[in-house]
Amino acid sequence: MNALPRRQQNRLNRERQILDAALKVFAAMGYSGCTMDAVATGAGVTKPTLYSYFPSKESLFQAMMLGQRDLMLDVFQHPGGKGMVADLVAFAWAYADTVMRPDMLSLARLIIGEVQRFPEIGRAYQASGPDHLLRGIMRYLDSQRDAGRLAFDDAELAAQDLWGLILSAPRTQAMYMPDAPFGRDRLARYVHNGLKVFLKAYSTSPDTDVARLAALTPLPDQVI
Amino acid sequence: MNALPRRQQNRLNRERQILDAALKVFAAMGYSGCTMDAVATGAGVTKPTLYSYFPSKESLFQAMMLGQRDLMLDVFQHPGGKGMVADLVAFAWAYADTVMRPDMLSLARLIIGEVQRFPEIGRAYQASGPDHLLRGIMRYLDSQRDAGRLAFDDAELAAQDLWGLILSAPRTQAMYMPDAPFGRDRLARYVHNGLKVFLKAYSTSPDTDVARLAALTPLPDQVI
DNA sequence: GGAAAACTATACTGACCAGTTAAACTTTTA
DNA sequence: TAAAAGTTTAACTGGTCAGTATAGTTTTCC
Repeated sequence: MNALPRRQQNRLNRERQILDAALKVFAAMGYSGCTMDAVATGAGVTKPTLYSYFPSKESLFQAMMLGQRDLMLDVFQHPGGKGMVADLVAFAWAYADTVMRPDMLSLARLIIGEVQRFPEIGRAYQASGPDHLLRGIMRYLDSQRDAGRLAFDDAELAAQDLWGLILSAPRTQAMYMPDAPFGRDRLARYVHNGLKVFLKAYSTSPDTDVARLAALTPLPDQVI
Repeated sequence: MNALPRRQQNRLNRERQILDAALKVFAAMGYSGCTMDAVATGAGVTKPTLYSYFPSKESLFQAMMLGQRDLMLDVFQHPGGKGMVADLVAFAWAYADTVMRPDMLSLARLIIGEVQRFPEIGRAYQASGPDHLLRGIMRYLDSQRDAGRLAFDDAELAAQDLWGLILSAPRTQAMYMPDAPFGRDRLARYVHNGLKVFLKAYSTSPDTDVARLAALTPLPDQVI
């Protein structure tokens, strides 16, 4: 059943416990506001044990942050089948539901707040989060251009426009006002409008696509 | 010459000295990373004096942050005269040059990093910075709609789209990567594309307006 | 079963830092 | 010019926290 000997298995479990607790505490209190005692308590472990896993607060922070990058899920694996407009709506909501999650926002705030102290973490986040997702959008947009449904020169700019139109406003607002969370109903206004503007500017048959979009108004179920 | 007695005048000068130094030190080191000794030294003042102006670190931070809101300049006072496309280009650059300044980015990072601890500051920043600028854009867009040059239902969404198309991508990137600053040449790609998409989606005569935009490619001089 | 590894509990060190105190000195006011 | 207000210097308090040390307990391995 277990390929690894018990000792190593335990060690890995503990390590994940510690990293999970670290994420919670760091995200809630910020880097300087978070104490190693709090992390230890949160992980159900004592401080000497904690230090036997990570030699310093800084190394714990880095390990935790770098570990997070693998968790960024691949929301943009082509679902296909129901047509471009439906795909874009599904994409937009998968994206919005991920990015606007309170824990994701906290993590983003933490990174931004500490990026002067830990520049590598900012770069790693950018590469594994936003850039990674962007490439997913680009692939999809390229495929739609090849099929003659979209028109653009620069796929990167088109993908960034899509993201910016849908989420820039609500996300910026949420970053500055964590105590006024966005419901999906408020979000819908931005998602719908963003897609409309995107189709107007990029679709090869904007009128029919915008009409299709209008027919899809009801919100899809939240996946996450 | 001086309406105020010397004593009060001195006190005001000192206070501004202290607030200026506080801005620098807080922005560079973050809230917890900044020591009151550092602020005092930066302001050319001793710690007891500093405490005679502000009773605590927290109150200094709040005073500094709330003071910043008046500095957000009114980039959107209608210049007019050269036509809508030229106006929008001028607006976009005034906006971009302000928002992408390293000190503005540092300040924004500081606020985001501390917003869980000081929610009022996030709200105050949102109200005096972004919201204030947004209302300026909205007024201008409304005037252009009344003149028949733009078409939209919701001025707020249109204004947010304009902002998001122009600056969301470069600003997000700059927030996470402070050591790879944006030159105006790299910025130009986003500004130009953002305006193009905006005109395609919102102009009542998109083709001529996009052509006008293309004729304006050379960058305007930096104002700030 | 017994040795080695990992863990707990608890207490400690040393640095850092917000905020204070008190006595000497300088500027402003009247 | 004298007292009132404000400032400086320099040292100090008290709390917090990263990281360590010790001695004893449990878990894993062979």
